[in-house]
Amino acid sequence: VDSYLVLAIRFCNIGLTGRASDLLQGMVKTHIYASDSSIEMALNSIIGCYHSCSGNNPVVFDVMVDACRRHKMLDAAAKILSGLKIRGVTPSLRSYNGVLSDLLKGGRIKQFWGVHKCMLEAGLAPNIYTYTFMVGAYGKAGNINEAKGVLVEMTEKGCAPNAVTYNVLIGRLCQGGKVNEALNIKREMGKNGLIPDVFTYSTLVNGLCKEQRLQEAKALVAEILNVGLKTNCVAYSTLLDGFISNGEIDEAFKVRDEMLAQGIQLDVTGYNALIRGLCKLGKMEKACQLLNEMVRMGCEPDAVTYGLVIGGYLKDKDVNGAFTMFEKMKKSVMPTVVTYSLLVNGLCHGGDLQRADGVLHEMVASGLKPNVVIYTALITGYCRKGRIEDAREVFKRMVEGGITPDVRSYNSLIIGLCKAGEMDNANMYLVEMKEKRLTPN
RNA sequence: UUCAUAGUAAGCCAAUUA
Repeated sequence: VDSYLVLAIRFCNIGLTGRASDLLQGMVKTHIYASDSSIEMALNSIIGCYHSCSGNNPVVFDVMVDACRRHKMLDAAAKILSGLKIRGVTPSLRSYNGVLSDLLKGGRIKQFWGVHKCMLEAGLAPNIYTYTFMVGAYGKAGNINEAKGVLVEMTEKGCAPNAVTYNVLIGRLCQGGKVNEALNIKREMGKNGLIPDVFTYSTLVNGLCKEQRLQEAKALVAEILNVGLKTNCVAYSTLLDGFISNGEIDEAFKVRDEMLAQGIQLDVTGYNALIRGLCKLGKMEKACQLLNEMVRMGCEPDAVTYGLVIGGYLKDKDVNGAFTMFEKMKKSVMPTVVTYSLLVNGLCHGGDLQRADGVLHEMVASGLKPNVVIYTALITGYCRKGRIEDAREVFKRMVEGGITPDVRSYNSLIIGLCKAGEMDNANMYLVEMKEKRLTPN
């Protein structure tokens, strides 16, 4: 560890931060674990080496934090920040913000506030990024009033919110079903001299669509042009998807025509939304035509595109169609866990558990790790066939593989056990899930 | 070296009465 650090510190001293970054990423990967002791050791080393080699570029501390982030070791990053604070070293505000961003994205709100507190204690003043993250953190936890309070607080501190800050608030409101309030916030933006941008509009269009308020959503998409903003394919495909979700496929295609008329090409997500609509209606030839069209137009299908078509075939119980598409997919796109779980689930529904298991093996062989969804699909499949022992076996394998069963996994197994008359075992799992603090539904 | 906002695919489906 010392050798890595000495080199990294010297690289930073002479401005070669890129080299330092490569080194520390390697070091974090091989020598830092979640354990407190390995982190304490690294902290003591970095401070010691910094002094002993006359470190003069504190950027090396940022680089260290960044290295943890790149390896998704957020616990380590947080511990390093607090460990450095105790030792009187303060990484940059950006460094703190980066960790806050990752924690927020991961939904780790409690840790988010821990790092935030640490940052204040280190004497760093929040900037507009920090405040925007705070809005997001409160909003994600459903604390809308606190989120709004952040806007007031930052204004008082002389850091006026910008459109992004407002957009985050609007997004959280929409997510909590408070679309009307979100629309009010958009008006408030205007009063505060901020112009709603395409992000503001798309967020609101999405919120309205999710509430099935499609006419209002459509009007808002039109408003983008009316107020003189440059519209884009996100705004249109959000609306397009809204109509698809609502079963109005003709309206969806009208949105596509409108966007083409505006000179905006469909992107992958737009095509995917249309393909989803066609698959939903079982119009598989049309879906395939659209897939071919997108290739012709130079828009590369992705794993989602193929997943939609595969799912469409499976819904029609056309297993051969699904696998033909799967083979075609593999020529250009890497299947994901979702692709495999579509197949496993489809095969389970058709009762072909042997093949389902084979698909799971293929997935593992390709280097993907099974997740809770795919295991649960398999458990359900075995239960439906009355093969309860096999279902329990899969459940066990999942736990041993380090995957935590969720409420749905327990439901599958418990329902299977109940149907097989094994009430004692069903009860045992019910007790177990409560012990694991999962709330039965 | 490092910081923020928008759109698309996967798993459980029980209980009452008839």
